[in-house]
Amino acid sequence: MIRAVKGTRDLLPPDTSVWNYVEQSARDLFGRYRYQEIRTPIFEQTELFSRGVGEETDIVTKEMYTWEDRDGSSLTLRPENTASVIRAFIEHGLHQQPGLQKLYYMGPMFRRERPQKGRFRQFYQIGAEMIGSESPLVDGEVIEMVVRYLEAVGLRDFKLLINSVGDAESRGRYVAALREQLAGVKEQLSADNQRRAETNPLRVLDSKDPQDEPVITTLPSIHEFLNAETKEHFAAVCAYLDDADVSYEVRPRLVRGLDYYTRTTFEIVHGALGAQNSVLGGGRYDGLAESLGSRVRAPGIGFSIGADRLVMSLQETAAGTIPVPVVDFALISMGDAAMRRNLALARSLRRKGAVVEVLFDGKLKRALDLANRLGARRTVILGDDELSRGAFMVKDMASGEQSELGEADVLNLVG
RNA sequence: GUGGAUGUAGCUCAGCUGGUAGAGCUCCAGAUUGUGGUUCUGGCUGUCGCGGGUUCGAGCCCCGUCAUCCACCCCA
Repeated sequence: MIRAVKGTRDLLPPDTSVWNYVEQSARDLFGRYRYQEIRTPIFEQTELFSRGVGEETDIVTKEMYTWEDRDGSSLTLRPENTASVIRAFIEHGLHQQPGLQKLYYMGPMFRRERPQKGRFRQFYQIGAEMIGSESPLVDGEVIEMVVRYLEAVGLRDFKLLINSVGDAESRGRYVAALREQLAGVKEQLSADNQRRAETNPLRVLDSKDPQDEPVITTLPSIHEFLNAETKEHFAAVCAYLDDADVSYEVRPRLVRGLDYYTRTTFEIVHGALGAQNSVLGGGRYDGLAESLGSRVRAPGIGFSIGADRLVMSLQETAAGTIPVPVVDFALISMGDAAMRRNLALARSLRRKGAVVEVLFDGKLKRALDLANRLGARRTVILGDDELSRGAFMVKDMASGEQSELGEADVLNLVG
């Protein structure tokens, strides 16, 4: 048997209706902030990600789907979408458009990791980027928007974590200090963290290994290294959120795995997700455009929501708010003449906006059974008796009551 | 890449200390001819993940392998 490859999956009804709901809600809400959709290719030149995401990141070093194309160029399935959006921004000179560029996207991303709860090799992100301003108010609005979005789709009990990872200068000093201090206590660290202490000291900060806890608590906070400007920027973001009544927790140890983040970073976690409890992550990336070769500065901030994880959380915590598909009319015909008449009725009903299921096969009893299981609100039963009177037998499936109506009266039931 | 758990009908699972497979749901047909949601009757579906081994005999034991899930790593 041919099966979906490891880490990929089929999204089937009724789950797909939740996906549609989540995606449509994003379009609606982001639109109110004047975001517009951008669609970039699913694959790009490998260099885009190695330069954008970071040569040394796990994503680039071991998780990308990369292959050599027939002409010898190296191509990669996108592991994330921010780099592509910035690439498109540069390529099409979007900085010349009036105002800030506010772009949202949704679609599949690919990372070759070991699958587990909430983690897939093909997964879906809904994200947004606001490019062209360094104002902390922009950070605040982006974060507020995504919080409002989660509220709008009915997610509850999520927690917003924010931090500032500093600009290049202050972060450089911080990393150097961490590296130095960790070198002194290396023996006390777990094996994983001994390695990270050298390769990526920031990662030591959010280690889950209890063995490392004593050392971690002695480490300085990034906030001690932030320069005045960065500190002020972060304070302004927090002030925005306070004004907006968005609750958050400052987590000085929150670091992110993509190299391009500067200053504000944030994450939203939810308890229903198991170990992979992050529903979305995001942050500011003031230097990304330049590192991709842009001659114009294009500071920006964005986030991406793990749609798989959002859907999962909604299904575990807010099942009642997820709309279920309805069938307004199920049409049952006895005989060919009745079927033709019903098909015409179906056309009229659908023109008026009703959801109509024509039952093509089976006896009356079986058809009613099926209509019932499909959740039909009403069934129309049509046989020779009704035909001869030019009427339809309309049955209310909840009450069981039925009455014979002319076509106009049937159509009037819509809405 | 590392570790743990699990793999029995379409789905959820049972199967005692080894004696060649079961339940519920689903699906199909029926309970006098045009009436569902309850009930009843009957029926279909399995190389017990795959390959080896031990044994008179293995779904149950051993080895290998694959897959899935969970966790680590990392992230969405």
